[in-house]
Amino acid sequence: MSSFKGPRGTQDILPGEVEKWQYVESALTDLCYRYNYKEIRTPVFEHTELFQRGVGDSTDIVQKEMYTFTDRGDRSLTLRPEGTASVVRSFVQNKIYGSPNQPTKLFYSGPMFRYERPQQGRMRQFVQFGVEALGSDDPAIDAEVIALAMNAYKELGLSSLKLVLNSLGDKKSRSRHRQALVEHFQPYKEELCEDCQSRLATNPMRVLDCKKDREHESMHTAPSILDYLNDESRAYFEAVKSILDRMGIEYEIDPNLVRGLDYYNHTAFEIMSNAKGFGAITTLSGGGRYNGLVEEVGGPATPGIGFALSIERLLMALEAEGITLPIEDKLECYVVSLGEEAEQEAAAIVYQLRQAGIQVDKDYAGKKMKAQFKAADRLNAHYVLVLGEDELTNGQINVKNMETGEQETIALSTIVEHMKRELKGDA
RNA sequence: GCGGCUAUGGUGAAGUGGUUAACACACCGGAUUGUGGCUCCGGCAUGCAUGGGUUCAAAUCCCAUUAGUCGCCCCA
Repeated sequence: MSSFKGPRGTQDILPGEVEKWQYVESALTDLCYRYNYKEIRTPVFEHTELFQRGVGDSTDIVQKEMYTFTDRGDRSLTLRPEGTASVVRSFVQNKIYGSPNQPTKLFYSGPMFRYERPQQGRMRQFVQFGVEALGSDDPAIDAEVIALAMNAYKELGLSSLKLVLNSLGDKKSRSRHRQALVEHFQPYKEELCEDCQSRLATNPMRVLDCKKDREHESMHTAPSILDYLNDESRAYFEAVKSILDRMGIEYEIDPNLVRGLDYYNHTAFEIMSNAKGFGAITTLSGGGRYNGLVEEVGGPATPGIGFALSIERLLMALEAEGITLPIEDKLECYVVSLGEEAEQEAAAIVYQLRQAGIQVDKDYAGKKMKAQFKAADRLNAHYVLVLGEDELTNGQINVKNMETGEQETIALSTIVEHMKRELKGDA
């Protein structure tokens, strides 16, 4: 009989670790409300077609990374590999575009699923936190989304960050550029590495940031997307940059920045960590504009922009920078009892204290008094209440402050009020 | 999906063919019949990821599988 292991690429987040998640998630939620984004919750699975149409049929995600299954009603469903498609679907289905408050500013957080070879910072089930702003093509909203993303990391204390920015232009600029790249590299095809040869057919822009062929002469003369932007796209990109400048947010332009999902156009960005120990994975989050996606999903022409970050990688980045989150692990009160009679009474006292809003625990392992104190110590208990046969007979209970070691005897009937008073000033 | 490395208790980690698998931390018990953080003593591996194989003999060698990790691919 062999025991079970969780499926490959999944992880359990245990007590001790989960507090970090809670802290980060709540910090991100607060931040979103500050930027006036509201939470939306969508299902973890959708019709497969939504992702094929939204994310793009030719992308790696759709081609080889989706958890797709047929349900008992013979529908093809897929565990969501990303969040934007679902949010856009919901935006259309619930006709949120008809709401008087536009643009629609939403955030979400939850597990995503991608069938990939697991690695540190790359799980098959991972948690993405993301933001979407639908219904505005004001460059200021692009800047807002980017600002929110940077703000999230800075707020948690990260400093080794790099914001990389690019414009992919509109669909026409993009396809003209693609065409130019293929024509440019075709004559050198045989001299490029194997990967690049296949990239030339699937995603020619990727050839530009190949590590092996970086020094090849054709790289220096390759056409840049920025030269293929039409006037409108160029002006838009300039406006986004100008707003970021005014905000004092530093960025780096990388004309080779490509995003792996088909729906992106115009503004594209990634935030990376420069911290040491990050190995191959340096991207903390990514996002961009996706004008046209809403139509693709069956809604009215609506521009949109968003980004998503991985909580796993955020936590990794915090660790890499040696940042410890202010998480306190404490117990307000622990009740020690001696003897059967006292233990029963202790159980009742614990219940009363809890009803009064006090955090309390007791022993359930039949431990000796010394061991109960040890447990209380380990749990970081501020107060220990001691109830033995003597106290029980006298209608009293001892209250010990574990930090000062001081102890006083209190009437059993007033213990709840006494503890409420004791703990009131506690930070 | 491809390639490299790894896999011993709750944790870290010795052992690299030969009878009972070091050591440390943690945990449990005792010294101390009702009071924690120190000290001392004692206890603590369904037997070395799983399944095969080689051998008189395997945690130690071989193969497969599974998992982790690193790189590629790609991405959050």
